[in-house]
Amino acid sequence: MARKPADQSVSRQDILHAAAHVLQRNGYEATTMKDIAAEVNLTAASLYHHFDNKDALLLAVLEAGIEQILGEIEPIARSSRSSAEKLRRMIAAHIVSLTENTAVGAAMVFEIKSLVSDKSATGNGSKPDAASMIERREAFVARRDQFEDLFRFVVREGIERGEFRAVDVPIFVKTLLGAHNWVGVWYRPEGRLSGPEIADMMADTFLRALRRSHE
Amino acid sequence: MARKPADQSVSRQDILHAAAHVLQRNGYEATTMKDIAAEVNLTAASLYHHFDNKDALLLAVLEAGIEQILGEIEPIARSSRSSAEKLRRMIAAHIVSLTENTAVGAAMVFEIKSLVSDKSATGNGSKPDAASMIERREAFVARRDQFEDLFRFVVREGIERGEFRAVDVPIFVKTLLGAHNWVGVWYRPEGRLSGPEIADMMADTFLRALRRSHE
DNA sequence: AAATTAATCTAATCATGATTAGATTAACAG
DNA sequence: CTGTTAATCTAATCATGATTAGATTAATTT
Repeated sequence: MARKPADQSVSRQDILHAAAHVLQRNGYEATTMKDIAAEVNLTAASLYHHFDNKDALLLAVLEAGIEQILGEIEPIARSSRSSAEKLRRMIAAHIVSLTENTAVGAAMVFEIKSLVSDKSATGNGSKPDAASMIERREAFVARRDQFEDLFRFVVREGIERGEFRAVDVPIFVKTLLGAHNWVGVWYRPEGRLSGPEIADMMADTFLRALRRSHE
Repeated sequence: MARKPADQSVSRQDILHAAAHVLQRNGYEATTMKDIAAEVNLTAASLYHHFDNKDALLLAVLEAGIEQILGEIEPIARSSRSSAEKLRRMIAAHIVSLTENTAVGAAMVFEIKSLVSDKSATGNGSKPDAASMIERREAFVARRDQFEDLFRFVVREGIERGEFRAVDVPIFVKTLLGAHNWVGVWYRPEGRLSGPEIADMMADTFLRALRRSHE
């Protein structure tokens, strides 16, 4: 314990935020330690004082992102409202998060591929934390799955309750989340519509798609 | 002109297909010339006999992808069917392309960012074809926009004709395309559903979302 | 004020991946 | 056959970006 964040001295959080921005802007592979460092006025080398390596840093961003959204979505999914109301709120929460928590959201989605794939493939007995890093990745993927499950749960529940028409739940949810994720790609704060407005429209679209035929 | 594709000798097309696969699997930045070369049993150096450089090669993949899909979608959009029928067919064509033409489709979507962004930014007076490469990128982006426009056109037309309820067209189309693009990420040939089946379901979802209130 | 630790920096070092240079081999033209 | 060009290869070369090593500076503690 030393030094007080008087004015200088970058915090772990500052770095995570910076990294999230760069990540959303450039994507996983194209994000360099230097880019991140620049956003907080540090040199790339200095980042290693805060994080073990690039993967650990970027994974931390994704973890923060997932946790943040799960924290918003889960309570809604478990609440006692109608399935329709829950779904509408979950959609709104996700989209608004995606547009506000810029970093977090966008990063979360598109970079999973880079993370999950190869690396430390077959014979890797080198680095000490290699194992923990693998565990963290798996944990992240698991959380990501949980997130998707919450939507599946609510849609399925709505069908069982007779609130929604019968749809192929997995596909419907993929459709829904694909649309959401894409928002992170095209959304611009200066754009014509605000996050909540976009969220409303998208919720309308999907809730109408779930309406029982008659009406 | 020399040598006949007796059995050996890789064609430009072979390379494009290979590149498309790798591209879809790893993403733009993570795709290496070596990866691509390996898929066609060549060395990375050999690829330069067929393409000027990595960007030119990958851009060629994206170009082929856009042209292929535009070629399918455009005739449908211009046909004289009902807007609903046109939209249904366009959705199906896009999704099936995305699942079959693997490479093409998936690549097309997620890698635009990597292509459009930075590079050859400010002062670049070096390479001879630097200019043409920039033009090609812009042309690609323009084609990508045309693609989106076709969907906007049909949705707008359907609203004007009274076939669809009034929706915010740009947002609705982003929603639609986001859902489509995402298919390229999760679809697996060995999966539970075929491309056409998925396409049907997604078309249902979006066409229902466009239904006029009463019915 | 001295010792200790945090937070940074600059200057290497390393690894990877793109691109180039210089053969080599084989099908083709004449 | 003999010269020419296509298609490849192997062995550099270069550039970039991650990571490490060795100071340096500034709070913190005692």
